[in-house]
Amino acid sequence: MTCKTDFQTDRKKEMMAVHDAMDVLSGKWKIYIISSICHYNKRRFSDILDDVVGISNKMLSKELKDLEVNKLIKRTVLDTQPVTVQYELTEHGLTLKTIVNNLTEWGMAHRKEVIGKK
Amino acid sequence: MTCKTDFQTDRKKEMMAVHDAMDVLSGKWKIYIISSICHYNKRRFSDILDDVVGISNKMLSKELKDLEVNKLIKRTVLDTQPVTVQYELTEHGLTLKTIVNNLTEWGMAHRKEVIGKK
DNA sequence: CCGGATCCCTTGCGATACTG
DNA sequence: CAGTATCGCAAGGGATCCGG
Repeated sequence: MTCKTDFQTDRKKEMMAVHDAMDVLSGKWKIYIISSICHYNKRRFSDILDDVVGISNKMLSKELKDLEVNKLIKRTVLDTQPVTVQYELTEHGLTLKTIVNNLTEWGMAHRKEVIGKK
Repeated sequence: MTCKTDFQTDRKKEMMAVHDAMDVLSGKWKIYIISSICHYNKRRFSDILDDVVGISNKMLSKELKDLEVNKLIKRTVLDTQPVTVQYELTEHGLTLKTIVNNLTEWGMAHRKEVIGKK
């Protein structure tokens, strides 16, 4: 196996990894939902609906399911009347905190650097 | 001004920052393009076209323009025959390296944690 | 309260062909 | 080589209503 092949194999793996990450975070709402839950630790459906300004219940429902499938959040049905549902980040989901923080910082820098000067 | 108001103002700013960041990175191709240029330091249009498997020249052209408007890359027309164009990250664009690296790492962890077990 | 089902519209993106 | 122009589709997402 040549050096070049190794090199390109590595790049391919990197690309796949980035793709996996973006897959989880893409869409119009995912990050805001994560951010909301992350910030409050535990959060109910209707509360997230309030936090994430503009999202519809349909989308929230769908995105939450996505995140659950990816084992980033845990869904707990509370036995109240009427039913309430709590969402919280899993241990794996908590690792996203770094990413979100980085994005936040970078976004602020970017605003200073570029957007502010428009 | 109450404590609660400050608190929510801060969250709003955070949300805006994340949004700014995602705005730059969103879309099907941006990250791969950045990754390609970043990796090779300087890269020509047709080379990026090869790196980013599956992208069409139309999309590449459009995304590059986006990135240029956001001052993340610098476009240089070389006086050759026929014309070639080189792209490279600006200083500001280079700050994305951290983000991309984090995403890559996280993606690999995520694959181990979740995708691999599907 | 939670969230699924339906309808509809907008946007992103692909394919292809064309120009300097 | 480095783009631009046009067409068209399919996915993403909004509004609303319904059911457990």
